Amino acid sequence: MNNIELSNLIYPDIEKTASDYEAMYPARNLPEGARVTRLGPSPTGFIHLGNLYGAFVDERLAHQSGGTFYLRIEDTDDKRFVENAVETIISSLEFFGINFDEGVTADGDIGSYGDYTQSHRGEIYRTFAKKLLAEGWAYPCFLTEEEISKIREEQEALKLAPGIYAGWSKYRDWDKDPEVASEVEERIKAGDSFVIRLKSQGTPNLPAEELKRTTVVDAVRGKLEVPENFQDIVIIKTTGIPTYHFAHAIDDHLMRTTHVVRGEEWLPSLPIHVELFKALGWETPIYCHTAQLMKIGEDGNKRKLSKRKDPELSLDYYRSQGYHPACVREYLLTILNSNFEEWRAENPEADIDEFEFTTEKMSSSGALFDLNKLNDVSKNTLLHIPAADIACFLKSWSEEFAPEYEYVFRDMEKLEKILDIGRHDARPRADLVYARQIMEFIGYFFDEAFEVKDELPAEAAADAHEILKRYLESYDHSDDNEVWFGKIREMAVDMGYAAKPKDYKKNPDDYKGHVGHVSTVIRLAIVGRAQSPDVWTIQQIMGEDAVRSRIERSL
RNA sequence: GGCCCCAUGGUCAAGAGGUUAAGACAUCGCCCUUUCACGGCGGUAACCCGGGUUCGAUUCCCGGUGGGGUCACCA
Repeated sequence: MNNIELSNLIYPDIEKTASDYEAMYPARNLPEGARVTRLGPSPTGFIHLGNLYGAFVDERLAHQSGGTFYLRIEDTDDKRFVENAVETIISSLEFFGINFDEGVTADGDIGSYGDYTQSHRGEIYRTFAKKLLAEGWAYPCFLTEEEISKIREEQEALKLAPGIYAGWSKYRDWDKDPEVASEVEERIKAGDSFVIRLKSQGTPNLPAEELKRTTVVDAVRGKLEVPENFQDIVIIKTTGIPTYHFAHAIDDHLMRTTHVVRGEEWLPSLPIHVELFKALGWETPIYCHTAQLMKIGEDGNKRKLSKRKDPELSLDYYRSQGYHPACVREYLLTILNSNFEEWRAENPEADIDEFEFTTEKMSSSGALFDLNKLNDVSKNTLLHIPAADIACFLKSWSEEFAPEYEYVFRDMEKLEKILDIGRHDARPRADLVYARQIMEFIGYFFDEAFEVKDELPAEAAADAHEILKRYLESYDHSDDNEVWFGKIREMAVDMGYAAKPKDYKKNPDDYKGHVGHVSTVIRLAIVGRAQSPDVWTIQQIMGEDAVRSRIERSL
């Protein structure tokens, strides 16, 4: 039995050939320099900030160059499948402005390079496995779990690299031994289960300095001296399904991906991929190994984001907190490209997509997620979003995540005015960060949420009743801001308070306090807290009746 | 443990063979101000260590240390 006979024995009904598929999926007809990228999630449905971070790179690279960004579902591990995961992935990403041109969608595949779900591509993988088999680049392996762990033990005892590779498996060289050859033939015919392994050409266990290396230029990290692989890795599992490595090589080649963006945790398997592409006779795509987003672990050290341990970094967390997608995008870009902040400072009004994203400006060391920074970025980003849009955003957020705030949205016009307070001044206020915080911040406008939270200032506590009484008597809703505050000042002076804080500071013994203390009493009655935007503006939005009833209930 | 990646203030980071080593966030103080926010001014705070190359290294090279990742029929 020779290699070709073996390949026919294993895959008797594979009739297409590699070149049939090459013809089916020709080079893409795209403008010069256009990039083709992809996102290949496994269908667990769970996406965290780190995934979005990577997806953003793919999206920018493709769309900035007039290329294509597609979604491929990598479901070669059936244990990972979660119901509705694909829909969740698509909608989560869409929410944050990541849109695909091609691939799996909620309504089926789009594009002519599919199928885009790996579990539907069995025949393609088998075709190429058959090709490798026929060329002697692969072999069937019948090693059991027990045999493999026994091999590992021996290797460990000899301080050799663990794994299946030259010298450790009789199946690798089945054709050199007639006995093994007939065993293989019989067992295949008998329907025994087996995997297909790559027959690596690498030399095992060379000392570091003798290792053969190939240079791979990574778009993020620059030159990488990749050592030669020598492991006979599994390419087709017992189930007939390919491993990630094999599916990656075939799919990214056949789907004509130009740039493979993935986390740096893939760097150690790069040697495998290099050899696989060589075995298949293809050029590797350009790799972009991004640094992982990190977080501080319980031990105080940085560690990579984990699905299980870090639910607060799940995208849903940010959605439920009510971070605006534009803010998250803005934040991600500040950590993704070191020159983005500078660009933003120079182009405060420009659309984020006008920024020219480059892989070279990506950091190769892992960034720590920084909530402070996200909040700061959010504040400034919201400043550029019209109040009406923010109001709509908040409403749909509330409907999905916080229906208890329903009362906030009964009067959208009023809400817009509330959100717009101080935002159009020469020095605009930056009070709004994320939905939950905003609900808290504007709560005093609504009787449902109003409560007095802060203490009266000590300087004016004794006069509080008197202050409010006189305020109510003199209150004229049509006063402008200046007249209104003039009255307060007048009242303050009349009651023994300094007209200006400075006067009080200079001669504290001459006064009970200053006008600020008096106005704090009023502020407390109206908004329930010592800190808020301009009270006059708040009153104008609340309306006269509400103002009077707030004062009255504090009397 | 083997292999791989990474290393500038608390965080994100710019940077060049010779710089007073940017900037942003956070933090502290002052100013503005009826409070807050905004804004302004200022402060604290960093090139992991050791060799080598060099007139000179934080920058280049080597070694160490530290951190991360990876060693599956998971991706």
